[in-house]
Amino acid sequence: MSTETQLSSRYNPHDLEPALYERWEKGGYFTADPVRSAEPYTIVIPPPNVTGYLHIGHALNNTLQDILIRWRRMQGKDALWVPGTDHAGIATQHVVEKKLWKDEHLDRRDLGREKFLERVWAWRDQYGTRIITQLKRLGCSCDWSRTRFTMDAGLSRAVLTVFKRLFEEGLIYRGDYLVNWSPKLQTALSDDEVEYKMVKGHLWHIRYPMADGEGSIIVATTRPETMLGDTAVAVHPEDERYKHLIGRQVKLPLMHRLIPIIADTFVEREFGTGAVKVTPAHDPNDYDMGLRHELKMINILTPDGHLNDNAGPYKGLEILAGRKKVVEDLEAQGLLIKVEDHEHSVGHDYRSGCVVEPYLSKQWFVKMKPLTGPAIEAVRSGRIQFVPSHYENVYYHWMENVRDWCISRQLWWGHRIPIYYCADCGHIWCEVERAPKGCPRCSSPRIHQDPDVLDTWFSSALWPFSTLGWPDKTPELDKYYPTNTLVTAHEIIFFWVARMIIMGLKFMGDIPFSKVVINPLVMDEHGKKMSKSSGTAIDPIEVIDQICADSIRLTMASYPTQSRHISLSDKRFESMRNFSNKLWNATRFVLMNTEDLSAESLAAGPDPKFLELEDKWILANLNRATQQATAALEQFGFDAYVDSVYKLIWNYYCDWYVELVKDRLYSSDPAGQGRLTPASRTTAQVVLVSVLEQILRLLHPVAPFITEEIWQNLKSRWGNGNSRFDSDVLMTARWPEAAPAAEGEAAIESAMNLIQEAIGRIRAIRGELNVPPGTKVDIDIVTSNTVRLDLLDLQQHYIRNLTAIGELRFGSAHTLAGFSSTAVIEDVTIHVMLPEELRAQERTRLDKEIARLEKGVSGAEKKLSNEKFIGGAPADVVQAERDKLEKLKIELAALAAKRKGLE
RNA sequence: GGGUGGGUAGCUCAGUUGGUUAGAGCACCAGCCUUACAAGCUGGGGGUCCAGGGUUCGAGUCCCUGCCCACCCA
Repeated sequence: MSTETQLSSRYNPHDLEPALYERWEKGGYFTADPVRSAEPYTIVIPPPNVTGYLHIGHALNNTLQDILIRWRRMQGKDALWVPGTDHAGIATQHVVEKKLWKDEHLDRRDLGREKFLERVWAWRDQYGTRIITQLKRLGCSCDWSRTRFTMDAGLSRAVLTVFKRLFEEGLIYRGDYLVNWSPKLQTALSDDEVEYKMVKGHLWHIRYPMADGEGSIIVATTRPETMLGDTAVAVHPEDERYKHLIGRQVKLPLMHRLIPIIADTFVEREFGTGAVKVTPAHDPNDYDMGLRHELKMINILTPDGHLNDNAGPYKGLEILAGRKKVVEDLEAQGLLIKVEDHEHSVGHDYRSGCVVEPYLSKQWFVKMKPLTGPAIEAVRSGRIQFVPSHYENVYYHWMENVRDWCISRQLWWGHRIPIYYCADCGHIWCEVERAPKGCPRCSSPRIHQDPDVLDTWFSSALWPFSTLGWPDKTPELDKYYPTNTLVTAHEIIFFWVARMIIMGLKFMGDIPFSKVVINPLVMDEHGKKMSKSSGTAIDPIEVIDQICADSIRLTMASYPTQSRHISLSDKRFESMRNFSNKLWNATRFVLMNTEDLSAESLAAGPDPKFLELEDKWILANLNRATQQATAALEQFGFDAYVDSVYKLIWNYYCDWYVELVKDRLYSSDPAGQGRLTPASRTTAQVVLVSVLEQILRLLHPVAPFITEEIWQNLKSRWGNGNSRFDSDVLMTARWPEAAPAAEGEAAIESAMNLIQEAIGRIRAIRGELNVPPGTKVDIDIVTSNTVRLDLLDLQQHYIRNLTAIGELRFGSAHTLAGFSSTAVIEDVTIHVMLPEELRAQERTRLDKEIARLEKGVSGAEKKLSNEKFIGGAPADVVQAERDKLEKLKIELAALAAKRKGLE
């Protein structure tokens, strides 16, 4: 929009956005400077998965971060938003393996570890920047010069340094553990990678004969094949049915092994038969019972999900085939008592979708208990605050019930565990500097490194300090750590937020951030999870293409951020696009009507002598919106922030202010009177432009593109010699500070309210009685209140200009003759003179009004006749109720009298 | 099974320590191409605030019980 003659009547953002972004980026405005003395404000991005593409959750999360960063930057802070991606071990390896198979029909093992990793890096170099590019489309003002990747050299050094220290302190250990095993991916999964789904299955009742041949006990199970690994049967210690059997032995069918009947309170008496088989190596609850009762743990599975040697005759069968055979054999032996339908929850690998098997294997762990104390304290003491605060309970709950963290992943892509094993003396040690040549204990050259890599979250946990240069002491680390705010989704409070707090306290000796803002989950418009398969997923890039980046940002930010999830409807994008268009057109109006406004006049500001009521009113509202927007942002109330600026622009500036100044703008007669003088016109122009300029600043953090575009246009016209335009770009202009409410503001507000109310009543009468818009009507405004009479009389141009008026009279008595429709605002009565044939319609309209008022009167009277109310309620509440009743009574009397005259 | 959040207009949601006649956007109805904007303007209809109890002068708001929904954990 270089000159106003080229302005389109519709906002057309598509060419503007990339150009503006390039200008910001080239100008270096995103770059933080540790040398600057300005106070820092820092956010580290939740690193998106390097294989990922921008989804709607990212759009929300990053919009909120960008609002905070842009706002603080405008406040003069040295704002740093650290961007980057994580290497997403399983996801990335999976993607590259799939591609390798599709393109070359090769398995990763065909290539070997080194060659395969070269391929992954090549893939990452080619595709890993996609999501970064998409963040730029969204307008994110990250400091791209500090982009990090969890696998880059610096961050890898941080990972090894942390590993070594934890290992040396005995906080990393290797243990047998029942892990969630994905037979398909052949790796252990963290608890968080397991998705529980309700599955329709069966409950098999199986008879286990007593070892001494006297009777039997019946157990119920959902996974009969695991009986091959049973090492006990458990009953509740107080279960009268089984009490006498505790301590005796049963003969495990098919395997012919003797196993004990044990007592454990874990057993639910009501479930199944009240007796459960115990398979410690293949069920987490059984595992715990196994530990409690020192039971044998028999693994019956191979890593790829087949039955192994311990399954005897069933060896080699795949799990489900094994189940079928076991059930058949039990039935053949008459040991299968019954089969019931049963729905139960089954863990699935959230990536491959396969059923997760609890599986006993050697893994590396981080001991969590010793680390949680300071992390809990950091939140309890308030040094770290969650927003909304109720998420703190979620955090405590997890921290207090924390389990050790399995950090091994059976993958090639990731930080390889720096542990070595000696084949000769069995020594196990950690080495991070360089690959060792031999065993430090026995000097044997027969050593090998652990083949596994670390969980990706291990490196993400270090993100707030590793990205700033740790373990080196850098100026960045010194200035920007602890960071200020973390914005993320609640589902990763455990595996990311909590671990960052732990690691930050452990290795930096300080919290990683002081505020954790939890943004809601984005659901579809009916509150269900979005999914590609059901077609409910919204692609933010598509929205940007079709609508624009500002609108998607406005939409995301306008949802209530304190709720748990938001139901996103694409209608909202449209309404925000309309809003952008509204602002655009308001600008067109301003530019069209200020062509003769000089830079000097604007720089000088409005002349107080010529400020009209509407000027004072919009300035007061601008100030209030500034105060509200700032307060909202301080409390992370993004929706309240957007709402206050939205209302300022649309409902105050466009709906009223622009309409009210039109007469002044349009008057060009040098000999004009009153408000229609050249000086008044200039004043209106100055206010019009200055308010718009401040609106742009207020809106910039959420809608950076359109505001920058318009602001540049204002700057090019009026920038000379005006300190308001000192900054090269809006994004580094100063955030406005609200002034204390000016004296007389309440009077201005109430005068304007009366006028707006009067205009509204006249419009409503015309609308309800279907008076054609072009028809001019005579109006008689009557009141005995001289203050109001003077005000209305003096400011009658507002009413004249905003409604189609013939004759307009003011006085203490109704002087116009003929039929009229009547509205009452307290002691002011407005008569709208109309043709006689509308009499019936007016009666109906009045009846409705009277009924409304009567309801109010009786309500207020009831309250005021209650002595307990008079005595119990605060005096101001009682007075307000009296005032209300008074007002309603006056209005009601006036309308009732009028109604009577219409009979 | 445990935990957390929620149930307010047809839809999505606001509603500040309890205090005017419960609001907004979208949708709907009626009328307008009024020289910034039809992606607009003006007016209108629409709610037993999930149910039941309690506290209180006063409850959408606080407490209890129940029902329903969502998410997290097991």
